[in-house]
Order: sequence, then C-alpha cells, then structure tokens
Amino acid sequence: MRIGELSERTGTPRRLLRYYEEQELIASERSANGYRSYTEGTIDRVVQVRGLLDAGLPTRIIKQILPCLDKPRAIHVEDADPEMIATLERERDRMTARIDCLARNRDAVAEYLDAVLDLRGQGELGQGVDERS
Amino acid sequence: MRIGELSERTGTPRRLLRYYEEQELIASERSANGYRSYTEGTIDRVVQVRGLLDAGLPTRIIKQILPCLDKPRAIHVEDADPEMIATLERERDRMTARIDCLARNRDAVAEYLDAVLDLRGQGELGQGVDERS
DNA sequence: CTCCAGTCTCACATCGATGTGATGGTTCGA
DNA sequence: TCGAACCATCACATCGATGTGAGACTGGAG
Repeated sequence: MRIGELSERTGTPRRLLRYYEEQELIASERSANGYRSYTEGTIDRVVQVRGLLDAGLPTRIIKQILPCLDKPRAIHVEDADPEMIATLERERDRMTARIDCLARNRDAVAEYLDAVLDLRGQGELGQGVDERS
Repeated sequence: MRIGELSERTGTPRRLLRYYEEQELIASERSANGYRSYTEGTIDRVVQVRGLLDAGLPTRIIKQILPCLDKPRAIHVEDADPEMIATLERERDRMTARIDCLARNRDAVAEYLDAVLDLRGQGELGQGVDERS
C-alpha cells in the first residue's frame, strides 16, 4: 500500500510516517515512480512504534528494541554485543519503572474516580461527605 | 529546605524545579529574602512528577491528576465538574493503554535478553560467547 | 489534453522539556 | 570586608516530535 492508505489505517500523519522511516523505525520499498510502498505488516509496526513513543521512549531507543520483537526466536550474533545487552537491560528496567509509576498513578486516579462517581450516583454531592464548600 | 538541597536530594536540576513550579506541579514558600523554601513532602512530589513526565505525560495532564493523589479521601465539589471527570477517565484509559504497551514490549525485551544470556551461558554463540578481550 | 489527487523532497515553524549564561542580591566564614 | 556559594529572574539555545507549506512529479478520470 502507499503512504496515504497507511496514514489512514494507522491514523498517523504522512509527515510522521516519513519521519519514522528516516529514524529507521519502519521500512518501505519504492515503486518505479518513487512512491513508498508498504506491506500489511507495517500497520502493526506503526501502531507499536506510536505506542512506545506515546509511552515516552525516544526513537533512538525504540530503534534498538524493535529488532528483538520482530524475530522473537532469531538471535543474531551482533545482537549479543555486550553494549547492546547492557542497553537492553537498562531499558527493560526503565520500562518496568515506568510501568510501576503509571500503574500506581492510574490506580489512584481510578480510585478517585470511583469515589466521585459513587457520590454522584447517590446524589450526595452538595455539602456532603468532606463538607467543605 | 532551599532549592539547592531539593535539587540534590531529587537529582533534579534547579532549572527544572523552577519550571515545575511555574507549571504548578510543585509549590514553595518564600523566605524573607525571596528564596524558595520547600517542605520534606516536596521531595516525593518531585519524584512522582518526574516519573510521570518520564512516562510520557505532559505537565498539563500531570497538573490535573495530581490533586486526586494528594488527598486520596478528600473530594472537592469542583473536582466533580463533568469536564474534569471526563478528562480523568480519558487519562486513566490512556495510562492503561500505555501500561499495556510498555508491558508487552518490556516482556518481549526481557524474553529476548533471557534467550541471549542463555546462549552466552552455554557458550553456543558464534565463535565464542563474548570471550572478548 | 487537462485537471486533480496523491506523492516526492526540502525547509522552516512550533511546542514542550531542558540546558545555559548573564546579571544581580543574600549569606557567611576567612 | 571580601570572596565564595547560594539564590533570584530573564532570555536565549537546544533537542526531539510534530505541523505546515512550497515546488515539482505521477497517474488516472473526465
């Protein structure tokens, strides 16, 4: 498919698809006329990339961890480079920290929301509960 | 405490502490001489803010969810504003999506790492583990 | 053939988070 | 009293992700 379709199907501006390619997060073939041509698989890839970007990872890191996810069972010698391994371990731990932080705060927000919605349901919201105008 | 100590104890540049205050993510008193003065509690607050920033939330959103976390049991009438509730629900769901995405990818990275480290342990890699100088 | 929609590249603008430096006031110990 | 080490504000720079528009090519529909 060409860039317009990929853009529509992933909800991603063309500009960003070109940017992701420049950052080597996605790849494309070129048709005879120079147009980019993507495979179906690129859709999932784009979604994944955007999810990671949204979760705060920079393209530099995403580029490094993506190869581990494509070919879950294929391990390449160059991947075993000690530096790369250290990077991956660091990022794994950072991701875990992020997850914990997000989960804690998400739970707190959810709890708060439940409490507020409870009050609304009971029509107790006026002077109610914690009083305090 | 003053800004220097807070900076050291949170590992956060002074510049950013002032920025967070400008964005209303943290608060400070002012001493007679105009110096900022923080309470012990500000340390946790800063850590929390930085965690959320690192997880991809913008200051605008952090500012909105922080009040729900401070006073877990105190619900204020103004918080029950339908718009605010909608915002919180949206953010809660976005955070959940982020968590899921991060967890999936973190697990994949971890799995990959385990596999690579296994190989190294068994010396099955290429010509030689890492053997390297 | 012409028009229009899609694509290309390139360059500049914006936005949020962060770095850095200038300039000046306060505190404190040698 | 002087200098070092704080602190203050203000302004400008940077960096990554993203927006936007110009100028040119391609290809299919009318």
